[in-house]
Amino acid sequence: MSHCLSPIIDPTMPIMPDEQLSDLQRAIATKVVLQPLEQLPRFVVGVDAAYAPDRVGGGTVACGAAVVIDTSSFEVVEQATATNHKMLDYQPGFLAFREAPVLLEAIAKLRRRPELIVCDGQGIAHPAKAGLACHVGVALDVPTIGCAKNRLVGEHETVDQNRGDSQSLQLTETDGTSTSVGAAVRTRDHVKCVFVSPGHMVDVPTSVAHVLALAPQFRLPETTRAADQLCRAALAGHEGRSK
DNA sequence: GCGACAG
DNA sequence: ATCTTGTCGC
Repeated sequence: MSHCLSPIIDPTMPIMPDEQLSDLQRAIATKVVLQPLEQLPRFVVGVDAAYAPDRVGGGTVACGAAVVIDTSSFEVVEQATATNHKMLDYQPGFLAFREAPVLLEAIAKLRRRPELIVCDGQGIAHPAKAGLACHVGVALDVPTIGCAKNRLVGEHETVDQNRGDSQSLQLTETDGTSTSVGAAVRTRDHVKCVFVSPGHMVDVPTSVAHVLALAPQFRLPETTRAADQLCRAALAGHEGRSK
């Protein structure tokens, strides 16, 4: 019954040591493909998750949402949700193991096959270059972009205050060399930047361009906003009961 | 020992 | 992420 659709990790599996999880992330990073995605697809998927205490089990309930946005109108044309109860605790650098399973389940319920997925978190702007967006992209072999509200790793120069301004996120490797893993992007004048990085089958420049196109009015992409709204509503619907 | 630290 | 009211501003 509770089969997990995630080829990455089963949320019900026994606790795995951080070292082993890091190995998995390095393996995923190996599969990430960085290449331009010149055209923004007409339909873009947004995913996000919300959490709440589980009144019955005493643990935590996670609700994941996947929405399909028509970029010609920014309307939601399709949506799906999924929930699970046993997930790992949040640890910086390991978000994907907690969040990806329920997101993949929600995505699997969509009728259409995603052409591009925008995730609420990092892509390769990650200690092992395998953030949430990479996990999702590699698992489905679909282009993904990570658009996070906060920085995890990497440094950047001061970003000018107008929409469209950006600075590359530079990550210093263990060998001392520096690599661009993403960008701090201003999607609204005088408003805090978002942190954009490729998840899979996109590159930094096209990721930035697409996030800007998807966030014409607010700080966050419409995909993220719609998914956030949906998973919160769905979570509320799952409250007061369990199983 | 003291910070930093996606959601 | 989640806990939480009012409040300043367009």
